[in-house]
Amino acid sequence: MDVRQRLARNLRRLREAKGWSQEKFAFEANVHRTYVSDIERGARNPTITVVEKLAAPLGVTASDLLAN
Amino acid sequence: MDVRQRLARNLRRLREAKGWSQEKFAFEANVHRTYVSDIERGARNPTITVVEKLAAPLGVTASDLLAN
DNA sequence: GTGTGACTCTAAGTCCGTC
DNA sequence: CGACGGACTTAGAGTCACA
Repeated sequence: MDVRQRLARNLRRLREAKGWSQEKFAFEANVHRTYVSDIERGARNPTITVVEKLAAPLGVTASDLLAN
Repeated sequence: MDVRQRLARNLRRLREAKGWSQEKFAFEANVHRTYVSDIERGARNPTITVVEKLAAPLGVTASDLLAN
């Protein structure tokens, strides 16, 4: 499986585990609302610094988000 | 420590463990020689697909390269 | 063999909406 | 609440000559 798909699935799983909407999560991660939507659909190819921004509010590492 | 620095150090460590020059490694990973140089100095902010390209010839995952 | 500045071109990333 | 489109600005992708 592709990295983008792995990130997409991990992100959605962890976000939902927190009970957060995409909007709420986007706010917590300091990224745009639509960007979260795009990433969870595997439609984007984010930079590693963005992955780190996404990882922070979830309490995991950038490495964790790409894992599996 | 910053993700870019973690990638930089992991990449350099793993590449040298293979006994490869940046040039040799760049060829194996299908990226430009100078791009490898930039990443190992933490001077670039690559996308996750690039990280995956770098991981392949080292026999590790994209997640591994960002780890630690 | 590696570092660095500069360059072009494409995509990252933001923001406006609507369905 | 989330998918998706269009438009926009900035930064990454990819390359080169030269140190």
